[in-house]
Amino acid sequence: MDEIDELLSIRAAELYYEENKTQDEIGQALRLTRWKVGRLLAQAKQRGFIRIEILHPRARRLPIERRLRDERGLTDAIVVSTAGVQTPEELQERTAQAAADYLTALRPVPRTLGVSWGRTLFELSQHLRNGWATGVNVVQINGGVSLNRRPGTAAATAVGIAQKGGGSATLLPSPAILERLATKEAIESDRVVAGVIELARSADAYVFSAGAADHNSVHVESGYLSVADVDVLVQKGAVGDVVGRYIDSDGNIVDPALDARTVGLTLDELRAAPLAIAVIAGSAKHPVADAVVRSGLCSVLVTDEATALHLLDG
Amino acid sequence: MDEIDELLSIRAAELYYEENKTQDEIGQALRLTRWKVGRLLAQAKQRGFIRIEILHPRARRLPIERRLRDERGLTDAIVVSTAGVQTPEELQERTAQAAADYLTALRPVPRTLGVSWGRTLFELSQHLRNGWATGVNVVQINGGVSLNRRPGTAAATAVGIAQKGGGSATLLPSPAILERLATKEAIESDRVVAGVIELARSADAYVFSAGAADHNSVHVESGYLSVADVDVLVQKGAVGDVVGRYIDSDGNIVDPALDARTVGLTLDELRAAPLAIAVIAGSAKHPVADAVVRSGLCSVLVTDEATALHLLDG
DNA sequence: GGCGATCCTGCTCATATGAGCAGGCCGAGT
DNA sequence: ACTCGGCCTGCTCATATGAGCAGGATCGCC
Repeated sequence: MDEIDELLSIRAAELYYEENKTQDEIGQALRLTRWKVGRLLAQAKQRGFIRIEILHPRARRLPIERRLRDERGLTDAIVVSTAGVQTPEELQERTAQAAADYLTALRPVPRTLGVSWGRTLFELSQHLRNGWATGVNVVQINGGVSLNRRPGTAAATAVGIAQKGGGSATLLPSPAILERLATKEAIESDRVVAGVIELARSADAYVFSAGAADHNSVHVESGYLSVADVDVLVQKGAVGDVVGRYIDSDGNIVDPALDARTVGLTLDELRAAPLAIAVIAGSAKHPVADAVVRSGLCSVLVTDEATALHLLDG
Repeated sequence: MDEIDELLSIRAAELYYEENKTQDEIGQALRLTRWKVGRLLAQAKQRGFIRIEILHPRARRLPIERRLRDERGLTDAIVVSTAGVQTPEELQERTAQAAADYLTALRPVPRTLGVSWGRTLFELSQHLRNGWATGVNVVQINGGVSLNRRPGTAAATAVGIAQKGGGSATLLPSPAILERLATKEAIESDRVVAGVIELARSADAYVFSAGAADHNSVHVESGYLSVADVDVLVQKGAVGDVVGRYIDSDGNIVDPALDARTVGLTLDELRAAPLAIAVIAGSAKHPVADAVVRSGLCSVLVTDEATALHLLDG
């Protein structure tokens, strides 16, 4: 295409998309046949001169979703648009909303749903509608009785999801990470705890998020880890955590000793699950999102456009 | 439109614009009739959920041009898109290019073209193609033999426009602003200068820019005014200058004494011209652009999208 | 609870658009 | 200069889309 055609295609695009003229009218205005106009418009599109964006908090990016499925082997992918997003909070909200929508539309409806906890999952629970399901039983898949003051973590998340889904929640009455291995083993051998974990293993589907390995981590906020602990994990290659277990960029456990003191489903159990839905948003989580997807921790990913593009191209 | 329809319209838009499905296919996917899909898409457009942008340095914004013509009484308006613009220089370049295009396409071709000088006009001269016209005579409409070192001001602009248009340039051999009124009157009574000004008055069309009233002004750079002079002008209400004459936001001369020492066409002569093309770009020039348009200094305006929107809504 | 007004739905029909094809033009290679 | 191949043009035809309309649901109002 020479420059004259390029310019003509821009003029044609202006008249077509901004002035709502027909290709025939444009042809008359530019002294071209309508077929030529059609071809110019097709070329303008094909060369990327025309950008069409859907501006809406609920807008998704289907082509990117398809690429994630095809190129990353995911069963399903939900990618929310970042168009018009101003703050990271808005991004997380959109993603949580999309995850809530996904759960609501999920068929067959899971009878038992395993959930982790954290800011993203709490947001998800908030965005579910009452009656999103009828009779879903929710079970926590990792420990985390709330050491912190903030409302909404751990218990509130699972209970919220269950109540709105017309079912009940089974909480895992254990800290996320214990200080001594013996204590962890003792807790896990407790009949109630063992029963909850057994139930968690039998869930039809799992929903979880991932945390970045930084000082804002919920584990730091909740007091399970110190800032120094996180620094050490990062030093060892940690990019973030999934259900409380810190992984490196290949999805391997970074600190086996720490991992042994962490209560809940193991990552391999998650990998073996038929339906594991990861909900991950925000640029801080790009590395951990990458690790989650690469190492097959999830079969379904709900994320934002920027994160998705990072997984595909970055 | 209730929320359910809003969501459906977004889903439909995703399938239509991103997946290139037909409305019929979308209807099957969403269990709607194709007419409903068409209506949802129309509503999505109408409510502004769909944004179509033309990404190209030469792209124009025709709807804004129309509003400028209709709401501001301009004979014509050229508005370049700011989509994808990174720097103010890029904005000026796009605008100058558009002005060059406008001149090239102008019919009837002006036999005598009056031009001012400045950074924008120089850029315009650079963007004209050789042979943009055949035999256009260019005449300077305001003084400005170059006191400064930078190439491209004053003479080079007029000569460039003339040469590329297959004609010759008539320069106005005078400073822009003289220190004493008597000197200015003496210069204007010089036969050559008087002849040039007479020729300028008879031009078929004028092309000029406007300068912001700030320390980056070409008049400061060229040494005609000091930084302090500009401060005083601003104090008196100056928003910028047109052909060296400083005006307030109503388009009135700010300092009659200074104006009397300024050589070249008067603003009223410009206002009376059948074709006065103003080329103004950049956020720094929003106030002066407003003054130019409000006070009828130009019949045609070439500008950028942000400036145009400022004129219309700001 | 009955009644009318309003909005919405699904249609018919006219129009706009894209696919595909035959002919002609232009440039490259002999 | 001639021929061949590829590209571009302008067409026919099938399809997708939008306008306009009649019937029916829904809502508010009495």
